[in-house]
Amino acid sequence: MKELEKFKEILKFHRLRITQSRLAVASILIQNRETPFTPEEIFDCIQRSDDLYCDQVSVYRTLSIFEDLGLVSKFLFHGQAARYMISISNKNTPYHKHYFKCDQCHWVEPLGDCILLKTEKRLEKKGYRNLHHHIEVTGLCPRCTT
Amino acid sequence: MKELEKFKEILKFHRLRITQSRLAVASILIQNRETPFTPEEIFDCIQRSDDLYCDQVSVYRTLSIFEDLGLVSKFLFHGQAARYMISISNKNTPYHKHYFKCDQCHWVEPLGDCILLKTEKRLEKKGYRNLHHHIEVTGLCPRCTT
DNA sequence: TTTTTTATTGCAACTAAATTGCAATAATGG
DNA sequence: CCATTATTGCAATTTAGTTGCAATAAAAAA
Repeated sequence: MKELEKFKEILKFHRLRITQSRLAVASILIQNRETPFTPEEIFDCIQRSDDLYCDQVSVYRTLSIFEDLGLVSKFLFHGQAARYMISISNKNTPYHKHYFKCDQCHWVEPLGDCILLKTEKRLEKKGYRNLHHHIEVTGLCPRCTT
Repeated sequence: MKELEKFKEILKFHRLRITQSRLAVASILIQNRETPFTPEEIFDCIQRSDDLYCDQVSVYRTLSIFEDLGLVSKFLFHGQAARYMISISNKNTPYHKHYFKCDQCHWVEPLGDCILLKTEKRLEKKGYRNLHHHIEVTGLCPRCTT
């Protein structure tokens, strides 16, 4: 499993330890690269699994570290718990930054290249720095439309 | 004050009562149309004011109603409380949908026309419905860059 | 203007999401 | 294999927001 190696490599590079908890969270995220999961959902997956273990608090702490390392992206969907998704690509499924998310079936669809790149370039020219952004498009997908 | 009349008019139209609480929240939002405020900040402003009064819970309930009526927009800034901002224009300051927000000084800058319109049109053609979106750009503004 | 109706409020209690402090534990370098 | 120290697990806490319900006040009716 090439992606788990990537997680290990980056942890090592930053002199962070490769622990049960971190491997557990990483493998759940890798197994579900199409759907953004809440910390609780990740925790539930780990509990249901026989060979993974991680405390709920450590799920939060691990996700926060993975986010700092750029390994996962954090999504804020209106009034819900934050959701996390792996942000490194494998050859079959390239990494997308923005998604549409169906309110009903939770289906997630990549929105293609980032539409904000031009806007950010413009701001950087004006002296803005450390730019981050988050785009959220929600609604009903064709299958859920009555 | 023309904008407060707009609030009253729309409340009346929906057969909602014009109350102290709603007028208080509305006037704070009108006085601060350039900065998105959290419910708590709005509550603090009201408490500091001599002639306004509203319970903290009613601030939440009022903001939720105003959002349903399209009078305010809700912003989710990474890991913080939600922020609300008036979403009706007056002649001097036209209404913008998306903003840059400085992490340090909380300065807010409109980002011009919505860059997502094209994307949403494309999705609607494919059968997606009830589309909503939220864009958040954060960083350091030129004045806060060392 | 007064009375009646009922939407709205204020309070307290509650829930959900996430964070923190700290002693116990386990991963890594030597 | 041991020593060091990052990380964990647990309980307690914080923060943001919600809910139930009796009291209140806005608006309609008389």
